[in-house]
Amino acid sequence: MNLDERKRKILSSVVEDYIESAEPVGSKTLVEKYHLDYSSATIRNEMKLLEEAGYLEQPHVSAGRIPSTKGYRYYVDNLMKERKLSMVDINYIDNTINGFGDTDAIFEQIADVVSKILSTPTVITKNNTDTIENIKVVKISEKLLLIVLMSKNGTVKDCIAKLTDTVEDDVIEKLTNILNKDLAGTPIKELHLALNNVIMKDLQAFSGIMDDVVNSIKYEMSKDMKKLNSGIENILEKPEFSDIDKVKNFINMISTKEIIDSALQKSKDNKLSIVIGSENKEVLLNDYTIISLDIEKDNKYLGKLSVIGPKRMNYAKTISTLKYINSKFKNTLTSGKKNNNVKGDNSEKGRK
Amino acid sequence: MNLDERKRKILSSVVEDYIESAEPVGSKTLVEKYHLDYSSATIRNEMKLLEEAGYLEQPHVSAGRIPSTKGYRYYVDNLMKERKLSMVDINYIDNTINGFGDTDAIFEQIADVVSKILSTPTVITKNNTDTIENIKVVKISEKLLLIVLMSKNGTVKDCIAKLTDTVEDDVIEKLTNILNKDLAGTPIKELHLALNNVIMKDLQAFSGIMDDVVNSIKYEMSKDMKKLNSGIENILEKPEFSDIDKVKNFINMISTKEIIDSALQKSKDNKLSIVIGSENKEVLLNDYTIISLDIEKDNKYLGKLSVIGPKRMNYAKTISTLKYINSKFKNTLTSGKKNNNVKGDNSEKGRK
DNA sequence: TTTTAGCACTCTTTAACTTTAAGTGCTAAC
DNA sequence: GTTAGCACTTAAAGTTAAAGAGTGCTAAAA
Repeated sequence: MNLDERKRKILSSVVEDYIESAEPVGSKTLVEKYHLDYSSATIRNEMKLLEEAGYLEQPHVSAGRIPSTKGYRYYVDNLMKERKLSMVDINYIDNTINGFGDTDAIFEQIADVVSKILSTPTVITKNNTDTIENIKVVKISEKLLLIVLMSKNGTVKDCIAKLTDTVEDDVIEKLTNILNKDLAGTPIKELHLALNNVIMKDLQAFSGIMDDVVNSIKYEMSKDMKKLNSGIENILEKPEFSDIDKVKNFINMISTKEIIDSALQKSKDNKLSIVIGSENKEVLLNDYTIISLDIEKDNKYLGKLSVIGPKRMNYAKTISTLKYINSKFKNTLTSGKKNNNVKGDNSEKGRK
Repeated sequence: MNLDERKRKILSSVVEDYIESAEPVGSKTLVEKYHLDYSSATIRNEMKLLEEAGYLEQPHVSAGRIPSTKGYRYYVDNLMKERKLSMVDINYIDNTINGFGDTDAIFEQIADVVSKILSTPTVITKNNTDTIENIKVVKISEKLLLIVLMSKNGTVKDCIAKLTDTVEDDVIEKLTNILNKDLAGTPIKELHLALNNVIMKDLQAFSGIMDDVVNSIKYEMSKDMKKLNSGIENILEKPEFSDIDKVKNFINMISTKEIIDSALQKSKDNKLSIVIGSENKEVLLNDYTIISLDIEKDNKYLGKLSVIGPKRMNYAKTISTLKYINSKFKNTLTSGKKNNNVKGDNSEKGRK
């Protein structure tokens, strides 16, 4: 079905009003609020047609209409106007994402910022093909070593190893060399296994300190896999989560790594992907929309930044936020400079 | 009022039943469930006296009784039996708190473990008199420096500084020396100011890299102040939070640093402090109980581990958990060894 | 003197019913 | 093609009634 101008206008108004109000939209509301130059009866007839064509739904017979998945999809693809981010939001982003820290730290900052601006949970998934590039071992006191692992994509992980014995400088140097020789190029997801091999092969001589060093590294890397989302508390404000059971279900769902992974995998081809409601094969996600953006640097895929929320989300704002973040992120990472007037002590100033 | 044996038994049963069920406890329940060898009428008379004496409360006339703050207090001080932690919990703690990482990392592990075992939010406050002991600067690549700050109490913070220019090894050595000379002994809470002074005084010569280094440090330290609690999602399961507004209020409350600080400050004298309901001067906390434990190492006060939840919390289990953690923590920190059969790769195994 | 059976009383919870309000779909007229 | 008008449906809000839980008191029993 081809939608004529009037139908498009009506659909667009229904979507936008519903995104704003969370209430089914009636014909009278449309006429008054959106200045459609027809009577409510005409609008009703049009809405009926839109419903029959699958763009709108009616929770019950005496309620207004809400957009269907198909309706949202049409809106996103054809009706939605590109939206500029407000200066407030731009300033907030600029002041908060300051470029300090490694790739992971910046990923985390981004997730926090996005979840605050959009009041919605945000998930970051990292590309799991990243590899170890370089390892440094620093002696920071008699029995404490700091082990620094740098990845190809610019992630720096470090961990403290508490030694049971003291250790000489030349031992540390040897250890560093061996670790680098054996581990450089290892995919991070295989590090665990690789570490075991290193022990077997080359590090028998260091048995006194190896357990401490290797276990510390393993632990640090395992910790990393866990914290991948932020902003859960924001959904409490949304009317669709006024029921505590829905909140629990939602939290459980996005804490289940498999569900999130399944949702994010299939959208690898295009940089910005939008999966609305029942477009998602995972049934548990059928009431939600996931918008995600591939993050790249020098044409290398670093990971995916995803926003997950109810279908009734602010698509225009979400998309413009992600796009702005993306441009900024590229800049932050590739230049190696912090990009603007960051003074270093205004990181607390943004919104709360 | 002196409570005779029967009253003590009744009070104790009311408290324990209410902690378990979250429902007001009636006389019949007590007789049947706790095998009191009296009729329900006798129990009713006793409960009336207990209410008049202020140990029990009645939500409304046709409901059972719930403990008052005074009732909980009497229970905690006189009736509660010391409880052994279950083997499941002990194993979980042992496998999760593995001694890897610095003091902060262990603090964080502890907060996570406690909040999981007790299903309640946990707050860690750190002693803010900790001072900088030693600073190392490590060059990890052409334009990347890793700055490591060690505190007197064993906290290790590090941050990446991205430089705008390359830097020579001898410059790094000089920089390290100056930083150590000027900053060693500085209280962490004054670090921000101290860093400004250092720039003014000794580091004019390094102006090319100083902004990067100093700002990175400042940012890292500011980040540290934020994340002090975990386990908020656990309260969703508790019946007192079936109303979403209560959840919101609670989250707001414990996110407000001032409230938590005010609650924790006044209990500095004894190592285990229990503040029940209206004993807390902060009105917003009058429906909650805070149990906290001072954490020490070598007689040095490191910080406070606090559990915050509804008055109706499992006091016995909370206390035994904190005590066990405390003993384990001491062990973990002072020995410099990981304490038991940690294999390093079982950190994911505990409960989810 | 202490304990207990019995019962009237209070208050909450639940269910059933009624009313109100919102918004539709259809018809017939414009 | 558009619109006024109206009967109709349904959810939400309000009302009333009944059921259930637990008490406090009285008077009798131990």
